[in-house]
Amino acid sequence: MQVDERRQQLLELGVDLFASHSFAELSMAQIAREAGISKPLLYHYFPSKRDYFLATLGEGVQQLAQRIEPAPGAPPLEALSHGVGAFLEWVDERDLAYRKLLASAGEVPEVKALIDEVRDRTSDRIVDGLGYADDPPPKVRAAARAWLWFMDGAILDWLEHRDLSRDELQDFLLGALGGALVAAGAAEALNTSDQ
Amino acid sequence: MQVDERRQQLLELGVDLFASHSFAELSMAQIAREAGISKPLLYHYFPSKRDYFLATLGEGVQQLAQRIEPAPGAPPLEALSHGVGAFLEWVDERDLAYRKLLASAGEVPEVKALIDEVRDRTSDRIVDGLGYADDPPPKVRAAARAWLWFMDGAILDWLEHRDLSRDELQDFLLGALGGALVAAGAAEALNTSDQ
DNA sequence: AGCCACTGTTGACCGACGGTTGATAAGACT
DNA sequence: AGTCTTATCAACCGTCGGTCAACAGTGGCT
Repeated sequence: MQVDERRQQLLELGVDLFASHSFAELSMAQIAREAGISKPLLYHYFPSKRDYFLATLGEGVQQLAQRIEPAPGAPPLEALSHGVGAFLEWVDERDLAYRKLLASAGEVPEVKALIDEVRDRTSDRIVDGLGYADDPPPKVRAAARAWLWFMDGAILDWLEHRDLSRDELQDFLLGALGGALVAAGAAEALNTSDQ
Repeated sequence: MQVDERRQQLLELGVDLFASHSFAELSMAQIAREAGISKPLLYHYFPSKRDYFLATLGEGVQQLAQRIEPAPGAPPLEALSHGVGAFLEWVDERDLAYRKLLASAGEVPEVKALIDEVRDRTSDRIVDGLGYADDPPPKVRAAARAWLWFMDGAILDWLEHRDLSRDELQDFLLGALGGALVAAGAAEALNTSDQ
């Protein structure tokens, strides 16, 4: 079998397997058996188990990072709203993959790094959008940062119950951010930066 | 050496080791070497690595559960405020241990179960305190649930920067909960249940 | 004294894991 | 025909969590 073909087959198999089993639950020997090949051949295509796992995530995650990127020059609130919307859309489509992603953050350092990076970039963007170029007040920084956790919590709750529409959830999330910023004493910045 | 003595020594060693190394980073052989005993003897005192790990957590975690328990009959807002305060105090004392605990949730199912249980109980208590006996509106349930995530995020940010006093953080957290509940449309319940 | 039962202790082992090595067979190019 | 590349694998390595069979010391019983 040709390289690209084989690699593609292994990736698709991995997407399936990791969608229903956690990282630790699957051994490379099992995966190879499932693919009908030997373990060294699997290692011939992917240098390590983590690399293989990340490759199976890779496509979807890259797509996510791209989708939540705001249009350049968009006003802050609009950019944020767009990002949240795109994020919810992505999660809505992938559900199980999203939960697996969050769960695997503890066992695969690269996943944790990836999530941390997205959180960092997004919270920086929020703080910047409020007009604090650098050195935001500690509470504002904490509010932006913690709200991203809030979002993950709310999304997990949503996936579990599915009793809100996506639009309702989006409005609720943005409202909660507003509430957190008010609690952080950034109400003025909110008003002046909204358009 | 006597049983209780040896067991106690191993527990104390475990508390130290797991405070600075994650669950996966430590092998039972290493731990035994550190304790100056053989691996089978370690297994003589603890039936498995997870049991050993949980035993080292046990003390601290039990203490936490006890501390955040509100006084029976206390008004909801006061009970919550007390719980948050006690929680922050506990985290403040343990810092690194708290972070290791959150990180180990991904690798040790029991830890995840433990955290989930605390979150469930606390969010239920919040919802009850607002006067929704059962069947709260989805947004209110989501707000309570997600706010607990918010709290973990804010605490991690706090531990990283340490540029807020514990009281400021506590007020900020409670304020953010209020903001989230407003965003959830529970403003009325807030006013009527506050005393 | 001799014996037994118990208990704290361990060297040596097991199966499974992630990962590597050395060799084989089949094309493709010269 | 001969050489080089490449897809492929049996057999191996070190380490892991966990187990087994046996040893040595101690206290009570006869």
